[in-house]
Amino acid sequence: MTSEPASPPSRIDRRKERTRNALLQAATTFLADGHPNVSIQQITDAADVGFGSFYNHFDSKEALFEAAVARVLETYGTLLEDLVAAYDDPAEVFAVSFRMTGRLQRQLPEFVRVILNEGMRVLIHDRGLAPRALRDIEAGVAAGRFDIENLQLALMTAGGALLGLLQLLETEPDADAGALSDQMTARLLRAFGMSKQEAADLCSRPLPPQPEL
Amino acid sequence: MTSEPASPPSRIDRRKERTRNALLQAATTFLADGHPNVSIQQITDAADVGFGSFYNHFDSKEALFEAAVARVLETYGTLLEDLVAAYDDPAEVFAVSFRMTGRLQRQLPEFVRVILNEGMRVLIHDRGLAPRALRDIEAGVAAGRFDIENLQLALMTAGGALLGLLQLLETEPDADAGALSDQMTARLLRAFGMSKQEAADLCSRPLPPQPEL
DNA sequence: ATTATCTATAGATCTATAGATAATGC
DNA sequence: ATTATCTATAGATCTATAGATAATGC
Repeated sequence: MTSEPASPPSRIDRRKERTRNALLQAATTFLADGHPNVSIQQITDAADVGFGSFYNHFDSKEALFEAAVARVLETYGTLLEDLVAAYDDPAEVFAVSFRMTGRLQRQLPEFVRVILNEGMRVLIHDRGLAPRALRDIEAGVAAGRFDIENLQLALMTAGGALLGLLQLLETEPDADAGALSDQMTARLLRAFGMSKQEAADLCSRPLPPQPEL
Repeated sequence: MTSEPASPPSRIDRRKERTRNALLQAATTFLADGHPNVSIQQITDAADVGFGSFYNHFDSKEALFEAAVARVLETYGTLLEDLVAAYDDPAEVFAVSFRMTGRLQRQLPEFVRVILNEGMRVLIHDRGLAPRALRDIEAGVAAGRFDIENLQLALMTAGGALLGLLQLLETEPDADAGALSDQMTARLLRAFGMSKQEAADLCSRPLPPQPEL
């Protein structure tokens, strides 16, 4: 699948990468702030990059924004994946993912704002959160931990509620992100058929440490 | 609060209203299709209205789009409000609102697409769905029907899941909207502390007829 | 010598307004 | 006579590209 025999990136490759990253970062900031209508000129200014360089990296503003969203989703998704890699019980994988997603909002508020501006589309995006969440729910059903008849519906329930949690945390910067995340996770586990007690137990287990960024 | 002693709308007033509505309708269609970047020219063309007339009604494209979203939210909100006016039990008001919102997607798919493109913002918008949902949940708690510690969190759970349901129905045009709406409603009632049996009962009660549009 | 970046600009597009036209009121 | 609508356009803005410059490779 990889294109070339992977000669180590040259200085010139690294410079190219820096420019590309500066453009992606500028686009991410504009997306997070809800300004997807800025001109290419404003983007290159914010990235401190010559205007013409833009076209060395992207065909259009839309292509840049799409890449920026994909990068955010992929980053968030793999971060979560690493956090839960060590857990065995699928229900706990689901619970830890959910509890940590809310907590990560405090570490990556800009990424979360991009996700919120992307809205419901993230739930049908083939990168990032949706496919991983679907896989986790599926495993929970297979292990007999969740009582679910329609996987897609369960995904939309959990995913929609998760976005709601992120919106709440964004709106209330002083709220206790951990407590709110745990409360909502427990509610969802009950929606998926667990008892109040069982859900509360699962949501008071120790969590992995916050990841380094 | 009303501005004038309300002389009956003249023919000229009605013409003005028609133009304004044509602009709002065109904007709604573009918003539903996910094209908020069209030019004013394209909007007036779609509305079959002279370009200059735009400025008789709105100061900018943003003002038009804002008004279009507000109209969609207000329409959807009052429609639901009328549907549940006759119910006494707050839990049933919540359940019927939720079950009918999903069903309404099949009647008003364009409005729902506007809502989906608006994304999480509808949950913090002071018109439309959010304040009514909050009021219904509050009443359910006051009546001892819901076991909820944080109203805002419950609103975000229900509202987020509702948007997820609408997204699923939009993505799957052939799915059974009624069945999916009822299933998700039952899950949320369980998340709010009801037993599986109690939730299922509440979600199999008769519904009001689909509203005329 | 090669390649990415930068500057400058032509041409397209878009907004806001001025002035003409058409519809309504009296 | 009044008022909303329409047409036409000036000026601003934006995109895409051409050509010059700077950085790196050999």
